[in-house]
Formats: sequence, C-alpha cells, structure tokens
Amino acid sequence: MTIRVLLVDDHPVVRAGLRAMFEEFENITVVAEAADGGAALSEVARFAEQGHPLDAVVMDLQMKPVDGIIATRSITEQFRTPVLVLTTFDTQTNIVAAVEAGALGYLLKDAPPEQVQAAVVATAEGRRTLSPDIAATLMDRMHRPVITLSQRETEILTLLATGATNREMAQRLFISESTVKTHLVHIYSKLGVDNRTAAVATARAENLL
Amino acid sequence: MTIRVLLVDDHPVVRAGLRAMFEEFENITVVAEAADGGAALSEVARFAEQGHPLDAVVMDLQMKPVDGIIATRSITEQFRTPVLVLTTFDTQTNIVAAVEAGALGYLLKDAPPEQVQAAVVATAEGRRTLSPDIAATLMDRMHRPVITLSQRETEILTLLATGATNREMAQRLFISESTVKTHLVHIYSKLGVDNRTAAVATARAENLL
DNA sequence: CTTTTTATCAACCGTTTGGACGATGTGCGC
DNA sequence: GCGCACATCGTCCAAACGGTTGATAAAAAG
Repeated sequence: MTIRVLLVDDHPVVRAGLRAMFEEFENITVVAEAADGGAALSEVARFAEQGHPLDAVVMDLQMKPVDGIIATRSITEQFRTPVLVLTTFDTQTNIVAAVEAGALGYLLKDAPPEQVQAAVVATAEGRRTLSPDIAATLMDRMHRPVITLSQRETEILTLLATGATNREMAQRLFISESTVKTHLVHIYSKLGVDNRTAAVATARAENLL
Repeated sequence: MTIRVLLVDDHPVVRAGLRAMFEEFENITVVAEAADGGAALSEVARFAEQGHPLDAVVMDLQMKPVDGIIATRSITEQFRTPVLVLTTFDTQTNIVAAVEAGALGYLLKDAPPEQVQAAVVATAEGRRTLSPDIAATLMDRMHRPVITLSQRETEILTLLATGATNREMAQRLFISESTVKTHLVHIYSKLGVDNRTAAVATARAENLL
C-alpha cells in the first residue's frame, strides 16, 4: 500500500530530484507532476474523477501564473487532498498564508531526504509537519502583535514603496492629499515609525510588501 | 569518454534532481557533490591532486557560508576547472558577478533538462553558455549607462533605506546635515529621481542595495 | 443598538526636504 | 601642473512632509 503523490514545482530539476528521492523509498510513488498551480489542480481533479484520489500533494509556493498558496487553497477545499508545502523560503507571511490556505505541512527544501520522506508519510496520514526552523519563525510571529493594515492603507503603502509623493498618491487614488496624509499617519503608528522612508523599510522587514 | 561533473547546491533535493537527470545521459557522470562553496573547492582540489581533474562544475549561487561567486572565482583561478552556474535568479548583478568570477556558463534552474545537459557538455568543452533570458538581461544592462555611486554615496543610500533622517545620517557619519543633503542631491541625479523614497525604490530595482 | 474601524476631508503649524547657488580641500590621472 | 571627481560645508527659499485637532459618514463588530 504505497502513498500516491503529485509533485508540483516549476523547476524540472527539483521535480526530478524529488522523484529520485522517492523512488528509493518503497512507501511512496510519484504518479504525476505539475509545473504550476493550475496544472496541479487539474491533476488532482483528474485523479479524483477516476476514483483514485491522490494521497498527498508536494507543493512549491513560488510559481506562475498560479502560485502555490492559491493552488493549496483550491485543492484542500475542493478535494480534501492533503498538501505538504516544500519551499525555499521561510518568511512568516509565507508560512501563515500556507497554513491558512489549508496546508497540512510546511518544510524547507534544504531539509535532508529522510525528513522529506517522513513528512510526506505524515501528510498522507493527515498528521501535521512543521520543521523546527518553521516552528521557530511562527513562534516569533506569535510574540509580537500582528500588524494588520486596512486595504486602503496597503494601497498607500504600496505606492509609497514606489517613491510616490503625497500628491501623486492622491491623484492616483482619487482622494485628497489630506486623506493620504491621514492614512500615512495611521500607517506610521501601526509600524511604530515616524517617516515614510522608515515606513517602507520596516514594511519590507515585516514582509508587508 | 564521459564528462565527470561535481554538483554544488545546498539543497539535497536539487542535487538529487541533477544527478537523476544526468544518469539518463551517458555522456555525463556525477562523481561528487558539495553543499557549499568551501566543500566544492575541497572536492575540486581532491580530484586535481589525484590526477583526475574534473571536467566541469555545476554551481548554485546562493549558499552559505561560502557562496557560489567566491567558489567560482577560486575554482577557475586555481584549478582552471570550467564552471557552469545554475541558479534560480537572473538579476543583472548576479550574472555580471558570476561572469566576472570566471563562470563559463549561466543557466536558470527552470530550464528544460535537455538544455541543462547541453550546457554541461558545452562547459566541459570550454564553450560559453547563456540562455536567451540571461542574454536579454545582460543586453538590458548594456543599454542603460551603468549607475556607479561613490563609497560615501553608497553609505548614505544604505542609511536612507533604513529610514534615517538627514540629521541621523549626519550624526552617524560625523558630517553636517548640509553635506548629507549634497550627497543626496547627487544620488538623486544619478538615479534620475527627485525624492528619498523614490531613490530607495529605484536603488532596489537596480540592485544597488 | 452602540462601539469600533475605516475612509474621507480640512485647517494650522512647525520641521524636513529638495534645489540652486557658491566655496574649499584632497587625491588621481594625464 | 591642470582638470576632474569626490567630499566637505554654508546659505536661502519654496515645496513637501509630519503632527494635531476636529469633523462626517458608512461599514463591521460587539
């Protein structure tokens, strides 16, 4: 009774690597590959329709046009197929987004082969997987209060990171300069900062861009 | 007569993938692997001492503690072993740095297997390899005049990206605010910009940070 | 239904910036 | 030695920004 897995990664090299790793492991069989989120969803659907639903999906995050977060959400919601996220970066937002999208596990690509295999088994059995690094990053986030910006504030911040002046932002968003300034003041206070350049700096540091 | 290759990448998954890809190709044999630049240099040296120098090195860039650029420079200078850089990102600075470090080829990880194999063969034979994307990025850089900042200007820019005010920069660099402002004006004109936030933005875009 | 959040605008005031001069000293290449 | 790039400092003024206060109104949350 082997675990039937779909590999999702935009790099052929990585897919080949995972395939090779899993071939040495009797419990796991790679039955399909996909190069982006859209293709992944199609594959999952295909197997579900055939009455042979997959046991697990190994998913990278950064892909285009459809990224791994969106694909994970669709897959878990519509097919209940467990997803293990295997990616390069461990930014807080990535992890949080993946978990919220329904990912059962989150692992980094530099993990040793045995760890990857163990994680796939765990995922197929419905158990959660979090590597120590990831857990640490999550703990970090729990400590400090979560910084949440409103939609409008995020728009302002995005334009700010472009180097736009208040007037330019006002024109592009069809609001007055006064309003822009008010939003900025709110952003500053939420970020614990007192000027625009610093706001962009800490926004980057906090991965809000 | 097969090509004897060393794989250098910090991700076991990627190494396994390349190994698997090359196993299906008779011309290429993977004789060693390394997880960082230091280990790579050791391996190259080991084979050279044994009188069986390697035919090519396939090298990732982002690794720690010793990154791929440094390793490439050392390997090409000291052992004349041809290096093919295989990485995820195609920023201008990365490419330029790799080529200047002596890399014979530069390829992206999302390249199809045949292309990777062809590149390895070319590298072992001393021929240059540049994927079209890479070439395009280089052309881009050639077009627009290279932006060079003086040391002091770079210091200012770095502090600027922190969100520092003119006064703070002046204090930290032990100069007057006037001087800071003068440097800023120069930076703006070099970057084709007219305010600090925009300066940071385009500096990031141009990879000057 | 009340409170909070969010988005909008205005007016005022002090500070910071950006821009446009000019000026001096130092090191480097030709 | 001459010119050039660089770093340093100064002044002056207009524009942009930041902080405050206050106000309205719709939407979300409680």
